[in-house]
Amino acid sequence: MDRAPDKLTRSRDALQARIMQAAVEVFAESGYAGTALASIAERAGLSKQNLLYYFPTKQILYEKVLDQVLDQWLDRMNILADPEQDPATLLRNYIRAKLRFSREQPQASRVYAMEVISGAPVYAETMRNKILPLLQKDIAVFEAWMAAGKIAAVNTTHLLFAIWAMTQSYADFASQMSLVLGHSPLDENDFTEAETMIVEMVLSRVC
Amino acid sequence: MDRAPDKLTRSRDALQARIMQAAVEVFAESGYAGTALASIAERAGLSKQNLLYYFPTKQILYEKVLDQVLDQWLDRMNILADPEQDPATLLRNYIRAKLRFSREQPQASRVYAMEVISGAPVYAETMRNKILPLLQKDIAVFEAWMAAGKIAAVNTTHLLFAIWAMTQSYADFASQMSLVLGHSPLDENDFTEAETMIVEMVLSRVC
DNA sequence: GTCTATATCGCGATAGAC
DNA sequence: GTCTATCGCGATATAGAC
Repeated sequence: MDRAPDKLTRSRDALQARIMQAAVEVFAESGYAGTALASIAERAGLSKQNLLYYFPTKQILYEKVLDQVLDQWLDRMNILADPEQDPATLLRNYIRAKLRFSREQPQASRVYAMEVISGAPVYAETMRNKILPLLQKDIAVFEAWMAAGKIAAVNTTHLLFAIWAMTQSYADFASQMSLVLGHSPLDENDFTEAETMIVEMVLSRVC
Repeated sequence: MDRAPDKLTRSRDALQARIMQAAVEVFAESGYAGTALASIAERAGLSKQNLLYYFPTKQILYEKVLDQVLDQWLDRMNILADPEQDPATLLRNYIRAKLRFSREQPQASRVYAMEVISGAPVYAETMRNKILPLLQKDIAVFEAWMAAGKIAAVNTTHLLFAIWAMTQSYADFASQMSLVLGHSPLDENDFTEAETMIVEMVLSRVC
């Protein structure tokens, strides 16, 4: 029975993953304080007390959710570093990747957005240590392009702010966009239109 | 003593205004569920029970806050309608007004953003009735410009989405921006840079 | 690891004196 | 209109049997 431990480990991991997934969904809808552990437990299919066996406090669960959100994001957004590609291609890929994240993981984006809007009471330290260097790296890439004359002169920091804002809003403000567009949820065509618009705006300014 | 009623009315109104102001601040920080009436009461300088005398339930207070936020926004954003001005000037004014709102009323913007991110559980009806027509009117202005050949061909809906996203983010994501910029709060210069960047991007695309 | 039971607390809201 | 007192509920978290 040497498979038994593996199976146990796997099912334990699977249960934790199910809890995390449920937690992302509920936190995205109701925020940290507005979320009841019972809602998460119900969605994950176990009791509230049992949930507290795997995650001893609500805040620890919340921090782990934020960590997972950040990891998923980092996995996808290491785009600008490829020195082989020209800026226009890299910018297009960057915008596309961020829009894909907004489409495929809207709850992740919303949990993070709520934390930031609240002033990052829980996550400020991690933002400073893990997110800030990443953003500065992206800005540095823009600066290098500018110095090499590959793109027009721009305020690189605010250019990056603009790109985040436009792409992220397709997750965070999806409910308002659905209202305007007349259908819910946003579909593939909406994201294609979004990508076209954003890429055109950015490239028409910097190239 | 015919001034007495006026004075009373005025101080009652003043107290209600103080409560509303405190409520905007706390709701912006903690969201609806995360806000304790006691926090609002303390910030407004009265007891929780007395607050409930002026606003009988938490939800009613929250809805009045959202209404006030919306009214403040509507007051400032009726910009695009002037048929005398050319599109470039109107777009610049529109972006400037929305950025000014993000700068002067960041809490208002954040309360609204949190409500939208949560899927607008409380405010969906009002959004449909009061905000949607306004947005459609702005989009219609873009469409008219396009039809008249005054601006380049664009997806007007997503253009408006982009402008909201970029301008609104200077309120909602201010804590993240402060981290990158290395100072808090955002200052006049940051907003000047933002305006320049956003206006250039939009105009380089459509004009 | 999962269950029943429960401790403990903070919150929204109400009652009633003044 | 403001105060003291308190109800009732739902929440996080813990204890202990199995």
